[in-house]
Amino acid sequence: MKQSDRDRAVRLLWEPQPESSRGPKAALSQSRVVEAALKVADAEGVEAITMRRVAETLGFTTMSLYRHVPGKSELLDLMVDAAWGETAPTPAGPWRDGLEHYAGEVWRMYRAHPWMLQLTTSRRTPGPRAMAAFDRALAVVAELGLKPEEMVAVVTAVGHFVDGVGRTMADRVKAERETGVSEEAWWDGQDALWEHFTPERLPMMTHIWNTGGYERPIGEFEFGLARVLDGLAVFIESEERQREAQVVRRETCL
Amino acid sequence: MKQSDRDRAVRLLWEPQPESSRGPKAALSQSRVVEAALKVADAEGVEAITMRRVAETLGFTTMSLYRHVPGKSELLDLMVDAAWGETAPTPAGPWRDGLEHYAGEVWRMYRAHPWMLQLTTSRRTPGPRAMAAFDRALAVVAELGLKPEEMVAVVTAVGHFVDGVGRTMADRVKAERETGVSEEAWWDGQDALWEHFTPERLPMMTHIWNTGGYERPIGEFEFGLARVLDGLAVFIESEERQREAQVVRRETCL
DNA sequence: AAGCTAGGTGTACGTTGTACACGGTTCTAG
DNA sequence: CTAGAACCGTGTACAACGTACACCTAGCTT
Repeated sequence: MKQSDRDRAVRLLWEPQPESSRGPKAALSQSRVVEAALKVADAEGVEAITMRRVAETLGFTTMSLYRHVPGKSELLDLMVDAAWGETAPTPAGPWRDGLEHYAGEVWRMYRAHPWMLQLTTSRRTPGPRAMAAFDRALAVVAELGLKPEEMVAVVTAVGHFVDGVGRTMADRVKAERETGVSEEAWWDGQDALWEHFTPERLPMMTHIWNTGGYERPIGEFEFGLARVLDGLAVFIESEERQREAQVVRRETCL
Repeated sequence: MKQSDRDRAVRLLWEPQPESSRGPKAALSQSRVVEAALKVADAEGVEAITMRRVAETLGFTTMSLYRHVPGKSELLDLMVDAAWGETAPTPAGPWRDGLEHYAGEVWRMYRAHPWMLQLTTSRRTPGPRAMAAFDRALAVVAELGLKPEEMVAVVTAVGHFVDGVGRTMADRVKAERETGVSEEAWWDGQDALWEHFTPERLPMMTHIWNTGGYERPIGEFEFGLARVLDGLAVFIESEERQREAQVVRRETCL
């Protein structure tokens, strides 16, 4: 990626485009392209996001999209930021409620747009709406006397967990869409696989299976999030840290 | 995917192939193909795993690979299980040490093979080595009197966190490889982006930036893992659960 | 010795993102 | 009021991908 490409991507996301007045009136627009791409992605997954496919749903030719979007990569940038724009801003309040709300919103977003988790995120130009969401999550832990780098660490820890659960959820959704077979039905059909799940090879898994552990699965998101927040509480509310916090609060003049 | 394809994939992973004696001697072998593919993926990322590219590094034609591997999807299955085979088995001992060891091994694996995190995992046929690793992690929490489904939830919570951190790490590695620019240098070059990071728009982030929070980042893996384990400790060692555990232990006769 | 089996090769097809050239439309400068 | 610049949408073309298929040949089995 060249410097010029970067700057273009930044302008695309952060600056409202001036809407040129010359030339013929545009039958298409950037927002319509992004909207159409979102619809395609939600319904059919990442691999359905092809320039041809998006153009087709809009009733235009493939190349017409390039008049409104520099390329596919930038289209993805715009889609991602549009999705973040749908999340409700984290309200002020106790840190635990705030982080729970933040995690819940991200989780809701991932469930609505599982394709997001199949995209590479690094070096993707961050958009204003995604940044705003992150900023608001940081605000939730602002008053606890944490060091600046600790605030970042706390919020990203929650983010990483949600990303992790989200990814396995996204994979599941994708698989169900592609095969038309529910997760449960699929595993039921794996007879050839089950034969190899012997107590000698996988003692714990067979034991858990036999005692019905897989028949009452625990909500992965809720359970894991509660643990993560418990862990953060230990850190945030530790007496030692609370004492240090006095100093930090004075030094950083928050 | 058809049933026959599934069964074939299962046999491929779980049953040693019989090595036919008819026909010309094979100059190539499945393990050599997998090995070569791993080397390519480690060095150049997922998108470099093309049948042509792998064949080329072996000095054979593209189509020769299909004599040893049914297709690309199955090749990926084999690569993933090979990577899991490199992890050290979680030893017996206190649950916290065990889970920490498990997380550490998975983390090491992801760092050595970041391409794993770019692959869709669901409906990918699980291999014996991956399952063995998971089974051993379960064994670590076997003696705590947890309900079977709780054991699964505890281990997957750790797994989800590692997946989450791993993903952002993998993205970073991928970006650095592709652009030849380090993460730090890349952000430094984002002047066009920084201009938009104003205190009105992103109050917390600019504050953290100004107080040097981004200059001393906290190890995301270590910090987050410690919090997750703290949270699990709260759950595992809660008095209420300890009392129930007596009953569970009696019922399941573990 | 005959024949089946399996390994490696070469060609070919449909899909992908997008570069490039082209023609038509509409605002703006003179 | 008119020339021309700017911009929109289209069509063609190309390289890279996975892999189906037909082919020749080597070597074990009968």
